[in-house]
Amino acid sequence: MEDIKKGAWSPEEDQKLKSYIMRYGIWNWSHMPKFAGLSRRGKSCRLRWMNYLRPGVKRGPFTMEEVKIVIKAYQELGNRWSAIAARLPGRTDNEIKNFFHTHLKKHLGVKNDASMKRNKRVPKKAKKNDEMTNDDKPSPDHRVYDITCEDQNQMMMNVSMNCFDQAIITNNNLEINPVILERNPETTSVEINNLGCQLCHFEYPHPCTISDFDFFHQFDVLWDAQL
DNA sequence: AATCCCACCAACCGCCACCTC
DNA sequence: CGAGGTGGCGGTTGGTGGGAT
Repeated sequence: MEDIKKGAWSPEEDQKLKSYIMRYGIWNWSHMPKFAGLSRRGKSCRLRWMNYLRPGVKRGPFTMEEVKIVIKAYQELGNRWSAIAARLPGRTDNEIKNFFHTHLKKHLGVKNDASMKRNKRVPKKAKKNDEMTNDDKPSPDHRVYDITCEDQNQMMMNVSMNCFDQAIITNNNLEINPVILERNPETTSVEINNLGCQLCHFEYPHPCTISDFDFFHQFDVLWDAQL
């Protein structure tokens, strides 16, 4: 039985892998570790290279711009992390996935649902519309809420929802874009009413709680709400 | 100071599409 | 066409560090 090492990579292992790939390139992940002098599985080497050692990999906190791109891409693509990563040069699918699960998931109404089916990879041959299964279609299990921006200048919104009476969001120095709450662009609309108020209609996949909206806290959000 | 709790994230696992023979 | 191998992907786990008690 081969002694395969697991767990965190040492600087020596990193150096071995990096030097080997720089010199010989990537030819076969499953055979490469032996030639590179590593007691690792090929998959482990690939992951380490793709996520950390590969030139151009970007580290550090996500910028607000990157966050917006992730949210928008998630709304369009779902949990296709590699496709989302393609929109963020330097960021890896694993990093985006981790960031999403730790920072964004609850704000976008994504539940930890054991019944949630694994999101199958999209074959290179695109699906036709009439080939869509029920799994591809929007879930009927959602709630509909309306957000009304009462005063665009003061960036104050009156959020009326069936899970609490009223919430007031204030923002003094940054733009608030209610579209950021969009769950599904096809079911979301933004319009200006006859009083000049901005109306954002969106669909959320489950009954909301205050915590679903604390994403706004980074905009100095004040809540005045009754749960 | 010690312990507990929780968020974060690197890395592993298993599934599946694609490729080659 | 089917079987087997490989690589890519998403879900999940487990170690770690920092804050709370």
